[in-house]
Amino acid sequence: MIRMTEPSKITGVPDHQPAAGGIAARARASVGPKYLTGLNPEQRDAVETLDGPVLVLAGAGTGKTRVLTTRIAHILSQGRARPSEILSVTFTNKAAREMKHRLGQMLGQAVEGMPWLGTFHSIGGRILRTHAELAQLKSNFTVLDTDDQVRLLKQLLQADNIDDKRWPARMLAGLIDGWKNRGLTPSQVPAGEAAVFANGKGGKLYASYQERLKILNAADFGDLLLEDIRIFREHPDILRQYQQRFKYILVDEYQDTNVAQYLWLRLLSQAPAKPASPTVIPGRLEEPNPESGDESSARDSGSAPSAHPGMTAVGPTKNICCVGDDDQSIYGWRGAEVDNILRFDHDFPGAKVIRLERNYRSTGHILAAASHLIAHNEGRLGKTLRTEDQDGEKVTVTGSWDSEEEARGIGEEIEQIQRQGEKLNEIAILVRASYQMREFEDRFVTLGLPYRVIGGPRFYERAEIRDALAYLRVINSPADDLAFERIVNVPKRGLGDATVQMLHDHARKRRIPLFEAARAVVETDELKPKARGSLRDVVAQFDRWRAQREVTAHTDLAQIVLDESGYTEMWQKDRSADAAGRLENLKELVRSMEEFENLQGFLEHISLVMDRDSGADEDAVSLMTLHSAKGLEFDNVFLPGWEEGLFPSQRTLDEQGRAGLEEERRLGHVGLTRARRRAKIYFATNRRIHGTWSTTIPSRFLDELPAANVEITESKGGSAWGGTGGYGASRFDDMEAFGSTYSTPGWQRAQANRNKGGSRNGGGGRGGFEEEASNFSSSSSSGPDFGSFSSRRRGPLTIEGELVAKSTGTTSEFSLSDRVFHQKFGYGRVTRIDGNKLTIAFDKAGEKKVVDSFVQRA
DNA sequence: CCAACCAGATTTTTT
DNA sequence: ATCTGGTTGG
Repeated sequence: MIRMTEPSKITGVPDHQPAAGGIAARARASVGPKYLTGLNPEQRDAVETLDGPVLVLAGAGTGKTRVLTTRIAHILSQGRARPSEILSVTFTNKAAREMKHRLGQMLGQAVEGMPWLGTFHSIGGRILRTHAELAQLKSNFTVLDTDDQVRLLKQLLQADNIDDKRWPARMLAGLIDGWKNRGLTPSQVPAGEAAVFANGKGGKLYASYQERLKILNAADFGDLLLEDIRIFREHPDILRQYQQRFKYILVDEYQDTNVAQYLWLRLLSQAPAKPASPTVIPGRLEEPNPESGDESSARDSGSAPSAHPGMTAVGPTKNICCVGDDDQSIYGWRGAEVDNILRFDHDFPGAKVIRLERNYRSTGHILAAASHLIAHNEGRLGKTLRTEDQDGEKVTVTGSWDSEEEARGIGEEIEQIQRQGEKLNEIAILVRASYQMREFEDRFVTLGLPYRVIGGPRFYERAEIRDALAYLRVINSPADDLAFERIVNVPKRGLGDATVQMLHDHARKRRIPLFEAARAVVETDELKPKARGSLRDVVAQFDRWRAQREVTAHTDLAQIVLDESGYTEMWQKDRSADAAGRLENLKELVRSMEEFENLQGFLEHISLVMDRDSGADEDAVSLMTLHSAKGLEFDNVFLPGWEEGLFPSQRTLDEQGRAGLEEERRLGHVGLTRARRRAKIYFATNRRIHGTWSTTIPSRFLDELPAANVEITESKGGSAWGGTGGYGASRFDDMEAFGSTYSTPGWQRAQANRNKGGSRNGGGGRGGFEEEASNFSSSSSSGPDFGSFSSRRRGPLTIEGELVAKSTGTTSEFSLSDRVFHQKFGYGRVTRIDGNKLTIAFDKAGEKKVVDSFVQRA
């Protein structure tokens, strides 16, 4: 879904009158405004402390969003600020949408009047568009995504004769991103760092990349904030304007902010500057401190408010309220600085810190387990979550022989939970790495258990969407070389690399965009007749579309472009399994354009605002990574793969050492605290990674769970985890390490199993091992299945909710050798029927067992 | 210009 | 093991 709020649409609350004034007035007689009732004392404090900087440390499930939205309501109802004077930033569109929604519920239509509620990037982008000329851009600049960014860099590397094998463009993109995340413009990048790429050319490449962006009238995501920062620093008058406008600033998920976001916020919030000595921030940045510039300019503008006599004399606002949880900081690897939150009261002197520690989500055992785990971290502000809920069920820890048994066991437990009448929507499987998902998907497909994958490629990252957008971009801005290059030969028109290269040469020589180069080249005979003809058609088509733009609605125009270009046809002719999904996506794209005024408006916002809607509301198990689970909650949470190397991830440990370990631990904490009533942890002794089986040992995090709140259970996957096979080697069964307080029946049973051997076959350890080993080999014989299964993971076809079984139990309506179509596997032929379970030989995906409601007759 | 083959990588994700 | 992207051969 695409949503945006036009600033012009401010309605509902008249600006001159406090919002919800009626409520406030009505309630004043009694205990206070109605919206404050039901808040606990800390929450209420967080809402009512309006003056000065406030840091709300909101543990998981403590009502963070409620505090944020209520605080906004409070500010409005107290008449402290108008809706347009509140800056409220989130990280994701989803979070922004959620806040708008909840505000809407509290205040009626007033949300429409919150023009500055949005993501860092959308707001940063808005500000940048307003002052685009100060960044050598036009206000209609294009926002490049990662893909465009990399392609552009690749061109720069080629132009510089740099071997992009040895120095991949992706790597440079990562470096530049990292610099931008830290608020560094090309000239501010420390020389040592700039030199690491391509024998010292890194810094120069960053600079020429920025130059190219200006020529293309484009900005990347990082620029949306970085250019703002630069403008703020170089033009104190503009900064002051915003500082005066924003009477209140609210920040969600503060623990995820990076340095650039921090600087941006600091400039806007006009915190008093600290002395710019090299030691201001111990252990922060070793390099020349990028903040020093900010601090002086912040101080300058702050100390000279009278410089603009025309402006109302409003003091600098320091009313910034950041909400976050250091224990949920899991994005360090992409530039988030936990330090930002850890140092808050240092950066914003006089800050009031409020801790929300009452958890309204999880039962006692779950909360205790999560708290105990996170307590092993050192670098934290420290909170103690408490609940008034019952203890509930203990967190379970279950070992399995291998990852397949793990999936099987979880599948069975889910079916059991389902039989107890619980909703699949209340069940989630949270994995560390996405490759773990495949096993569960495979299992669920076999079981006919509806599931949905959350996360994965975003809607606007899909090839067909990006292609369609590229067409529109070229129409909108003939100078958009990247877009032109992307679609000049899509669908295939016989305009290959040679032609494009030629156009590039031409364009460079004359300093004109590729499109204009094409127009010129068509008039010459430099191209072979075939290519020349094609290219002439392309140019003519775009000219025609541009003319039509004046008289045609933008949605119709998009449809026309897709049809006339042959793009729709290209996918219609494509017989692959995901072609239908792609066409569906294209329709959705056109549909989504309706929400925008015109093509320009659509393109300006699309890259920032477009995300996948949460899909159908069909009852289904959710499958996602721990990262994408942040902010969500479920009654039942399954946490597979708690093994050393996988979780905590070896790579994180290698690259980031202790800090990495702590971040992984926070990830575990996030996982556990997603659960309302049941949290179930699993580990397997054997796991296949990159095709090879390897033996793993249980995660150290298991040892860090509090014995009193955890129960060790046996795998329900049909086989025991006991036996000397893998379990005997694990540190998890080391009583010393695990603590001696274990006395649960489960633990004792596990103990007994360990000594006796496998519980199911009752034989000696060795016997148990062999039994399992044969089990293992039979499962590995399904290897080919597996492999082909993944071939569809790529596809865009996963329209959520589509994989929902409609009925079960009836005899199949299919017959042998029926030609069928499956959303994930494509076309195939039925080779066996077993009740409602079909065995199908898929053309591409190989043979699979599938429940009949998942397929349709082809 | 296209298909078929081969080497390299392969956590996590937002905008 | 598998997916990607690039190179090679037709």
